Amino acid sequence: MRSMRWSQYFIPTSKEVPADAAVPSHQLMVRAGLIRQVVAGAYSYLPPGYRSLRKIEAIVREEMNRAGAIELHMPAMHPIEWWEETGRVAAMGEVLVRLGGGTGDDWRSRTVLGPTHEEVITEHARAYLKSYKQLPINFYQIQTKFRGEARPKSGVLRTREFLMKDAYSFHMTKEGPGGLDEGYQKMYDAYCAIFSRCGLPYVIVEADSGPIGGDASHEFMVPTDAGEDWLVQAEDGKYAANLERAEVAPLPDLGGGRNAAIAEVHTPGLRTIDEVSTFLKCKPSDMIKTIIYEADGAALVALVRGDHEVNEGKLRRAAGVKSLQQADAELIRKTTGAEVGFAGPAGLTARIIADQAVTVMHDAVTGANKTDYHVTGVNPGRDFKIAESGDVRVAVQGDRARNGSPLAFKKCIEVGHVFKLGTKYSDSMKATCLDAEGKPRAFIMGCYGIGVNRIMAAAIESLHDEKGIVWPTSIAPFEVAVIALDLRDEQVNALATKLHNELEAAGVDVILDDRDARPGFKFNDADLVGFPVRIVVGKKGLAEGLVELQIRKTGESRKVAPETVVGGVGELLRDVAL
RNA sequence: CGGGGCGUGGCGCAGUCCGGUUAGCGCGCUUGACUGGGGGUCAAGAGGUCGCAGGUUCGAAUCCUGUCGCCCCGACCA
Repeated sequence: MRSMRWSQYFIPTSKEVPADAAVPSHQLMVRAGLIRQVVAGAYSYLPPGYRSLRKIEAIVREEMNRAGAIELHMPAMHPIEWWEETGRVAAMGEVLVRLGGGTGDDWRSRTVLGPTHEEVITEHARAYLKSYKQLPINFYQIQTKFRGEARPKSGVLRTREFLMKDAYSFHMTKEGPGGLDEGYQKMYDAYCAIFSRCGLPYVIVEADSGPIGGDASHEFMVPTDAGEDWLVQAEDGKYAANLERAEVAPLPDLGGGRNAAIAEVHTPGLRTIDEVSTFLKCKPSDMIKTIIYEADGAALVALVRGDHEVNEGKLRRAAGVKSLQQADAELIRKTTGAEVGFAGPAGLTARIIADQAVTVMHDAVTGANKTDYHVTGVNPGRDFKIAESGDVRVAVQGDRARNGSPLAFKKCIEVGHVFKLGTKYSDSMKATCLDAEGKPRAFIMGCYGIGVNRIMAAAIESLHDEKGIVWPTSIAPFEVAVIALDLRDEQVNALATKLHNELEAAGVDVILDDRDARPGFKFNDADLVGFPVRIVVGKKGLAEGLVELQIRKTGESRKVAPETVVGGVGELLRDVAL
């Protein structure tokens, strides 16, 4: 075993904060010498960064294997034909990276770089899985993905090229032994084990499974300001969801209002909630926002309070429609009889779904369905009928969960996603196998993703301090740094080397800082790179026959006899582990 | 894709408005001396097609036109 000496290794630390890095994980990963950007959205992992990445991979692999998943490896290059089969060439648009550049009919033009691997794995299932006796089965890989993200950002948190652990399970049934539900639960449990072992403070939320998705989906989120998603959590800890999904308790009817008579007001050119509420000197929450959608080809009217936003996912589910998009100007004119900006619920013949919060409003202001006019004194039930109502808005600060517990909002980053796909891909790719009756049936599938690079960045985001990275031991580039303070001192040098060698022999992942630099420089570097345990061998300590042992996370430090170091470190690593 | 900002040695920046010697400064790097428990000191060095391409001019990092790249906000995101 070759000893690991800093002077002969490569950890290009830097005192300077990179100008292009806005979030802590990005700044620290660059400063600690873990990564270097190559182009927007693609990074090299330098030696210490790659060590960490490999450790994360190893944990993922172990837990996936333990859960019964089988590892394989698929290429990044896919034939576009398979993507055409599932209709995702159009669905993914620019996100799908194509080689292109040829005549349009050559191999380059027919090759894409995989952003995910449902198509490839489903083709393989179609080719090989012919009997229900081969099921259930779960294939996974850790592989590079390519996505033409419009805007890569936040260092390694959002990139165009990244490492993903993706798993795909195949089942004959949804329920029962060997069914999708069971396979899904196994992955769910494996994910908990993976993120726990990686030391991440994660939260599991219900996610919106999207317009064509299956019926269940959970996301594994790590709270951090650098995140792009919103996590909504009940204070009692009993409910957590993605903002896209978060359900809210009905608002109470506070009464109030004078049951004023409905009155038309001239509001020339005033279309937005802001414009109208300012002009009429009312609050946005006194207004009813009337939004016209085109749902499965017909007009659908959604009503929300002026200070609320429609949640299109909730609306789609409430309406029971497949497609939902904001109506164009022509459909709006046809539906309301007015220009865009003056819609109101009264007198409309189209289907109307009101948010619950609208049902408890009094003397509201809304559009008159007449260009340049609004109406005041509108009372739901009296002035327009509410045939359908429900929770169709985006949760906001101040809302409560259905059980009444107040909701808190936190930014977070998604590190994992488990998804019940159903037969979406097996249907479109005609992937079937024979059931016990000898009848061909489409595979019922699940898919399960983990962003490997994101685990590293999310850990740094959520655990760093002002001095640098604070690694969870399990994914630190090195577990222990032995720092020799004065190399010209033979005793110091000899003892530091001895401790390093003994630790290494004991199976500890250790690096010896043997650089000829001043103590402060080496301490600061150690804090920046974030080794969980630091052992300092110096003349002063040695005079008392002691070395210093310090824990990065707590800063706690103790002086110990050199003979006790190996045993002591072993214990510490177990303690610090999570 | 809309809005904003920035491209000058490995890193962080000044110089650009108002064109004019060999393009500066700090960090880092090399060599030497000193120093040695929280990012040392001194001395001597190496390192730059000023993103790229055209143009204006006696003369361009600086002015004009175009173009590419990177970052931030927004839109988008299986």
